[in-house]
Amino acid sequence: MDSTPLHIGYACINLSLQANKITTNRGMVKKTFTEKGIAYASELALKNVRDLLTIVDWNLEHGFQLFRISSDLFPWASEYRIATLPDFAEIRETLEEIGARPIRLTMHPGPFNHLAGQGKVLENTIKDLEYQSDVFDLMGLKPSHWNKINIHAGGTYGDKAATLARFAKNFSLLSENLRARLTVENDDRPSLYTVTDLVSLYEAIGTPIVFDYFHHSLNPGSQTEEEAFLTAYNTWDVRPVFHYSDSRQEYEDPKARREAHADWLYSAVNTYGREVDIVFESKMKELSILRLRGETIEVVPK
DNA sequence: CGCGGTCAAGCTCTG
DNA sequence: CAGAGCTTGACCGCG
Repeated sequence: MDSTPLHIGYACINLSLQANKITTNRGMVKKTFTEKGIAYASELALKNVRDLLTIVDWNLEHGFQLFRISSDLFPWASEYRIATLPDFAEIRETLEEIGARPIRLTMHPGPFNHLAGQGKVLENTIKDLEYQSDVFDLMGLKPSHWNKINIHAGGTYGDKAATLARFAKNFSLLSENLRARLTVENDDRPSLYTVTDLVSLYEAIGTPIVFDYFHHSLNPGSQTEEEAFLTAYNTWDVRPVFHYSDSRQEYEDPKARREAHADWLYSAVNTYGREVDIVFESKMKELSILRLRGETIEVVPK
């Protein structure tokens, strides 16, 4: 196992900086949004975006050239256009600065996105995904799978094939830039989508498959890890980003649900001699990777 | 200022 | 049949 991922990263939260209140997840409940409106949303978004720049720079200083950014940078983003925010000028400036950094940024919008959905569900999905793509546009990033916007296929509605066909049909409703960025990931439960299930989607609309090692182990379908890895690998037109985490049940708590991710990382990643970037989805975030490297870092507020 | 109840969205599974 | 969990806990009112 001599092949090291070229870029490694983690998802959304930097625990070292969060200890000093540097975070990109500021939001508000519905009541507050109703009371304070987009002025407050703008204020929170600007703070989130500024802290994202700090996190990106921390990452570069610590050898992380890949980072999944939060999909909650802009609270209640579905209710306004980013360009209408009072702090838009500063927000855009900061996003441009982030986009110019030598780091690969990705997104993983939430589980409410169902591109195969209908009516309101589909409407909300398109709105959310387009907003995420707008953020990458504002960063000045050329649309490609290098900066993936990754989602799951969603529910099955009792019929996987028909649902994937609807997903493919609705894909044509998306903007060109979003279509160029969208990827899909294999699911962790046997009722949902395996890598081979997603191949038909790739054949129909060219969306690369994000291989999640842990999900595959829980829902392998008919493929071995190597087969699924290579199947997914071959759907990419740039270096793939794959996801890795260890099982909480296996390594930390026998009573944990089988889908639960471990806090830390335990086993080595086999990339089968291929060049891939890896997002580690361990609960202890960057700390679990630093620990693997034999580095430690104090997480205490300054 | 720290604590705990509460929180947009959709689907699936668990208890 | 209500609630947890998902990708990632965080907000906010109360004492």
